[in-house]
Amino acid sequence: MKKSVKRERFLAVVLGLIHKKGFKATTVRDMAQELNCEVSNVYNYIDSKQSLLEEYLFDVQNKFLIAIDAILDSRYSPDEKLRHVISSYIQITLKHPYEQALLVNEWRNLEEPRLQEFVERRISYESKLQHIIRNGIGHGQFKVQDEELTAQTILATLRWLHNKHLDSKSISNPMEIEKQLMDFIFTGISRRV
Amino acid sequence: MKKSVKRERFLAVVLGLIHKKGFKATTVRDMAQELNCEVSNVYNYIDSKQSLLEEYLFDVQNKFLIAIDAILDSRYSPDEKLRHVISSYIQITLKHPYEQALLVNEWRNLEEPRLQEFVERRISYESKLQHIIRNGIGHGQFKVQDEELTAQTILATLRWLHNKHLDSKSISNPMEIEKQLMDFIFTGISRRV
DNA sequence: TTTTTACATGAGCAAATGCTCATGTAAAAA
DNA sequence: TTTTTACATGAGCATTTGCTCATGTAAAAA
Repeated sequence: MKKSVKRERFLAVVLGLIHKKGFKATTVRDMAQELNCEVSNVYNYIDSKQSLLEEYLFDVQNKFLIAIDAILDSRYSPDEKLRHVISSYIQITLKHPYEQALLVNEWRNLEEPRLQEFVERRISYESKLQHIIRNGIGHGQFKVQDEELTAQTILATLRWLHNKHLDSKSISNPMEIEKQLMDFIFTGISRRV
Repeated sequence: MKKSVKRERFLAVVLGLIHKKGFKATTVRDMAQELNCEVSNVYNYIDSKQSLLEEYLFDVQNKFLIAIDAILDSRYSPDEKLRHVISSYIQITLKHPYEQALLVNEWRNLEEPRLQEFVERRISYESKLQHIIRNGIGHGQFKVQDEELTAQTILATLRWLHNKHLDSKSISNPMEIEKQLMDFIFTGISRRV
């Protein structure tokens, strides 16, 4: 749909509502109330509640896919590739925290056939990450054994980040967050003895 | 509410439904259909849809709180305490994957005042974990700086586990999973040089 | 045997929910 | 200036949803 200042404000308000209450629990009447307008006016901004979800979900997902594809195409070592993937993940999350929250929390509310499409694309992303890890193991850079478990664990480590930016008011330094998460993933929490 | 064989089956079916579609999206009619019975019969098993959610959520949350309290009371070192917390987390998750999925995905659907109560108890759990980490830093066992970020990251690392048990059919060895996650959290993925 | 308990049905209500339509106005584009 | 576009209203319709009630039956407890 088209863009404008008012539409931007509308979308910001709605994203906030959905993040707080959940997609299903956020009714069109809730949106109208938050915007101080009538229900019917909401439909000047969206085609349907479902399409709103779809647009956002595939939009953010695309950002992640584009990022990992570019990195996969590069000639960095697996270790460096992984660092770039993590970095891009954090950048996208901190730049679009509400959209990322939507991605993590609300994808189940997609309807077929878009749901299947979404899951396939997510699996595609995960496979690419696993590929990097497998190469890293081959190069002797990573000491892990199970690349699937490792990929899932790394993603889980990153997936909560949007909350940091949203729930707490502590707007921390993105560079500092990136460094700490990178340290955690690569060397853990134990002091070396 | 009372227990029985039939009720056990009922709850299992409903938990599966909610895990697949989400709490809000799972209607009482969905439950009835899955059970091949009439809608009204569902209310022989539950008082209301809300109370079902509440009971499960506080029930699982309690398991986690009881576990961390026992560990906090012990005289293990911070490093060992943290290992026990992680271990207990994994045990509970693998023993009750559906309930854990509910805890992670559906707590937003609680209504006040139970929602606030739930969040307070979760914060209590997180604070206890932070306390262990702070002590570990003091003892020179952990090299991290920010105990809040570290606590959140560790929890995130564990929070996805229920999917491993539910979505994929690969029923892996719990001991092996625990070892790999423990390694990840304490020493990361990089091979030491 | 009687009585209580657990499980089951079907009709149906009140509220909530997503969405449409006909209509109107203020601002921007032509 | 005219016309199109973006934003707004209010009435209201068709479904969906959570839940109740009156009633019934099979099994377990008394």
